Amino acid sequence: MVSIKDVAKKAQVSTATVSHVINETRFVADETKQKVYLAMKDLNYQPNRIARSLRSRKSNTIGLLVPLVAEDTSNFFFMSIANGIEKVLKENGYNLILSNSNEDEVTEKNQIRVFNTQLIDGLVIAPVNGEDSAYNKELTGDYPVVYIDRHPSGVEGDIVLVDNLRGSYEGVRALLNKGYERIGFITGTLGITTSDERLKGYKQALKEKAIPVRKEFIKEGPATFEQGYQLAKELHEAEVTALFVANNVMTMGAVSYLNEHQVKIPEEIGIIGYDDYDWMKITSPPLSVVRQPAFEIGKVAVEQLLKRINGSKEKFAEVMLDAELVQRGSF
Amino acid sequence: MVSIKDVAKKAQVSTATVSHVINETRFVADETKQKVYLAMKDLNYQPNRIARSLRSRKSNTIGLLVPLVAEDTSNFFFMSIANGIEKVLKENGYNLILSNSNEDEVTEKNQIRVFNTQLIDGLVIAPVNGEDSAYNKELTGDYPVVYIDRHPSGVEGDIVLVDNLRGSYEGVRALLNKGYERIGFITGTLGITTSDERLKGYKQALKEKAIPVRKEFIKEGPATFEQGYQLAKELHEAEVTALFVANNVMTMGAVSYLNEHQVKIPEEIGIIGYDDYDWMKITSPPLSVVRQPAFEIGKVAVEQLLKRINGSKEKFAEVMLDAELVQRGSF
DNA sequence: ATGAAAGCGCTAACAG
DNA sequence: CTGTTAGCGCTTTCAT
Repeated sequence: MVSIKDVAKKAQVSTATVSHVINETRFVADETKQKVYLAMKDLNYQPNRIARSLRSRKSNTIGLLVPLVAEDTSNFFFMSIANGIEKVLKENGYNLILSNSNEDEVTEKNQIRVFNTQLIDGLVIAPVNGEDSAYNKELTGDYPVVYIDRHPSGVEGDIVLVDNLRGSYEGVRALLNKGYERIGFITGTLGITTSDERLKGYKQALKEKAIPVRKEFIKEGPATFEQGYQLAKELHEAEVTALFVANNVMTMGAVSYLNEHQVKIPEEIGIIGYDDYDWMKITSPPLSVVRQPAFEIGKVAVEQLLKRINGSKEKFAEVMLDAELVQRGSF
Repeated sequence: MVSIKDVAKKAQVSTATVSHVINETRFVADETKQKVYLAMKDLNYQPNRIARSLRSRKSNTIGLLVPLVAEDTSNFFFMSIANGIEKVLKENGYNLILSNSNEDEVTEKNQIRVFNTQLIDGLVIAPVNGEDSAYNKELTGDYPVVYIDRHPSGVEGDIVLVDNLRGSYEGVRALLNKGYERIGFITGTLGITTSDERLKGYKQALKEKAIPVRKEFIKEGPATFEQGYQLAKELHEAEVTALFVANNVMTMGAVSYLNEHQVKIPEEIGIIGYDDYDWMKITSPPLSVVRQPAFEIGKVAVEQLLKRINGSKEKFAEVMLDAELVQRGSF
């Protein structure tokens, strides 16, 4: 391994000068610079980022902790976020350490501990769906943190969210405007902020039109394909005329049920799903959905994080991004 | 920041002893150990991995370089791979640095250079689809490398692939066995190994049944939704009775065309796509596909990589994983 | 305009 | 069974 010393020797300058040439951190005469560049090239010198990090206490690396579940379509959402993050990071010369909490609180805690020993300059975390995940305890404050997608109760910090309430509100309102009144609502387990807010949006839209919220039209269960299927069945049997499904996995389950039982969309039942993927275009009819700006979440989150890393002391920001209703032909 | 020195002082031992307690790297008397543990706890000591890496020349971190394209469904494939990698890595106390080449040779080269300064213990790379990406030049050999998914020509190294030839061969054969004979083939740009091999499989299956390969039934283009749509149109007009689509993005485009023009599947045209996602279940009829074991690729690749990191000197291995035909109702 | 040298926190060779 | 100490490769203060 060729080190800064070798370069210094070859260029007949001090290591300090080499370092300053590399980092452009103080004036170096042009002639000297050229000697250094030449030496670096000749020796094929690569600065050692580890040594740099140790000395400067800066790693130019940020961590991302997301809750992926094996083989789950919702991963796509977080991966788009990761994509947005990676892009901004690259533009700024940062690296990304990706880590997975498996939607499990214990794993999440462990991963945070790993990050604590890791010298990351900052962390973006999509918190696990849990009650009292004690972020304040584990996150030791050595690095700034930006939360995304979910708002764990009692946590203070920068946070980037999607306006879930508004998303489902707009969706349900669109159904209402088309004349649907018996609207079923399928959601993943309640008690987590995203689900709760989407339910609120549903209720609010109904209330505005003075349509009573009927408990039997609201179906909750674990966010799985099978549950989506099952709950769509129940709601269909309860003779709803439209369906709003508050997450992508259950959307697929619901559509699967409707297809299998040849319930005509939108003639017999209208439907709006959640999250927009290419394949929504190829169901028949193409599915209308509430689209979340995943890539944008990542982008905004990491921009905020970089601000903090660069010393911003502004008070915590909560950014709320808009969800968007994508109209296709399913209602 | 509390360092090993502080712990040593508090526990009244040397830093060497503390280090050895932490790493269990030489015998330490029980009593001494307890003192050290206590001190660590009291001070809330976290070993500094950067310092450790600098000294031991080992980072316990591996890099992953994948070619993601913004908003592209094929990302899902690589993300499943990343998932598999992350899982094995976590079990072994390793971290993952994720990096994206954007399917672009220049970016890829840059990212490799970043990795070269980074002290990673190993690299998993899904090479960009390119002609002469000079891996041998950039990859300086400081760390082991495992290639996945694609086999860049002229590259020697450990590599984990899916049997593309066999995948499409089995698919096309299944179509032939059902009696289809005018089978169209839609592929992304040829000249990259995955596409070429899948085409070979198609031809081989036809040959075996003594059905002439008709050039006008083979359609090639950039792997986009729109191209899939367009090429499906052309083949439909050429009156093929079945369609084999050799990647997931074009599969969606093709299905989209068929849906829009109300071409009945499988009555008017049979179809097999590539890659298996949940949403294949909710097209009507559910789509039959060739399934690639993405998670498995990641797992196998990183297992091989860890072997190398631990000093294996066996000759380069080429692992070929099986693709699997998933029968649903589309032919 | 440049150099000398200390030291980041840790590991490991050597010594006892 | 444990301690001393050199140094990994770099940045940065102090000096000139």
